[in-house]
Amino acid sequence: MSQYQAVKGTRDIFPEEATQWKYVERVVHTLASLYGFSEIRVPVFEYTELFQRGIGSTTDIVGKEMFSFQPDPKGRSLTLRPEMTAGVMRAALQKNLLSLAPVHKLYYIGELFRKERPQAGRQRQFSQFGSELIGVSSPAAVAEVITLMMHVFESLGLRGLKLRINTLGDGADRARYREALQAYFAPFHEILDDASKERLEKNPLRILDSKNPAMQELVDGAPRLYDYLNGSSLQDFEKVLFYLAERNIAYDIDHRLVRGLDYYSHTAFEVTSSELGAQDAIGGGGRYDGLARELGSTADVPASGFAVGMERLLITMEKQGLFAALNSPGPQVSIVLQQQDLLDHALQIAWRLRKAGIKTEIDLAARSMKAQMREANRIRASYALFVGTAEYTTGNYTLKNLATSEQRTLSLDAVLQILHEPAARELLE
RNA sequence: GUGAUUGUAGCUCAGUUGGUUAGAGCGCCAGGUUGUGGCCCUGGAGGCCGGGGGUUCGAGUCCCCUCAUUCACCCCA
Repeated sequence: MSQYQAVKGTRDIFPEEATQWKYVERVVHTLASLYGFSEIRVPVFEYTELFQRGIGSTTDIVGKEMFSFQPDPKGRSLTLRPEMTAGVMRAALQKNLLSLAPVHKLYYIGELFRKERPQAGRQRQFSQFGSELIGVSSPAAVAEVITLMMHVFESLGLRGLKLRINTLGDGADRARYREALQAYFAPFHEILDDASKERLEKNPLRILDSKNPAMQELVDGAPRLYDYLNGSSLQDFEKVLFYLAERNIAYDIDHRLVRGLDYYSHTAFEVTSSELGAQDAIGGGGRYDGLARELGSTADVPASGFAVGMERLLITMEKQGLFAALNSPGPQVSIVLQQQDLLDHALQIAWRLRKAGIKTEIDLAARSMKAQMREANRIRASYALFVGTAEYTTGNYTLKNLATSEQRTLSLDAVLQILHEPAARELLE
């Protein structure tokens, strides 16, 4: 084992896997554009306060999962972004985007950092793609965002995903509900686990999605937020569901779904994959009308968005065999050297082929012809081009079709022609 | 941060109640084919058995510590 290894919770993506990433990213770019979203790229680190204000200081992300640092002892604390939304909203406000147009539809693909203990489907550096629809607060906007997300999943061929959806109501709804919850749980204070006791104080809603089975019974008897919604909150939610139904997007209403970040209001949703183990959320999002004000905006800037975990998406796709057809093409021609003193000549030929747009491979490791041929075979080259003393003196080269094993000795111009024009390949037959 | 799990060749793993020079398959290199791949045969290289300490005549095997891995909890994508 080498002395150094990748830092805990980080990993390397080698070429084979990188082609999978590129494939997914291309689909994301294409579909986001289809829905009218434009790409935004924001810095990897921000002032720490941005996340404290934006995500909420009671959340675990801010409380214990941020990679923060202080480059200058007198300077402000910085933090590697643990999520995207706060940064994107900050950028939108900073540039005063809404003064240019009332609605902005942005999407991103990028790396995030959270100092958690790694496990299946969870790393300290991970990637998300997502979108933010900024400027309008309506059921249609959330539905738009959910639809794009589901469209990406469908387009990639994913099966068996579950969309769960809930509404958190508006601020007033939640305030009333919060009191009701606290009143309900208070008598059971002794029974609550430590985490839930703390949540009872800070954010009682989050007791609802506790995984502790001991809490489950209690939670089952708890009042439902749904019953505390005012008329317009209710209507809003039903309209979202209407849009989903119209688009044949299947969903389950889950009254216990409470997103972990403080900035959500009204619709919240989450998509889970059964291929993933304990960390089964592949994507999620919702509406966050309050975020902008939290970040200092004097005006309301309503918004909705989703985020999808790239790694979790890739794991699911791998398990469902969705990369099977995704093999990158080998080189058109692989040059095979007879002896090393011809290397310079062979390199010159390789250069000419490449300048002519022909994907060419040549062995630089001074290996035997047999090894070079094996390599050509391994990387699925279409042709082998032999360079030996005979070729060097006559200027005619032997081109071998590796699929049919047929070969022929030709001038370099003829070789170029065959490799360049598929129609001319019959010369070989 | 807590719990459990696993660390033996590049990879996947064997290694019996502690007992000679630690094995296999795949991969890699070479030869069989003195200018030619995929199949086959033969040979070769490659291991401080994660690290440190201890028990013992003797430790890959037992004990302790440590580092790392993986899975789970918390929480999240």
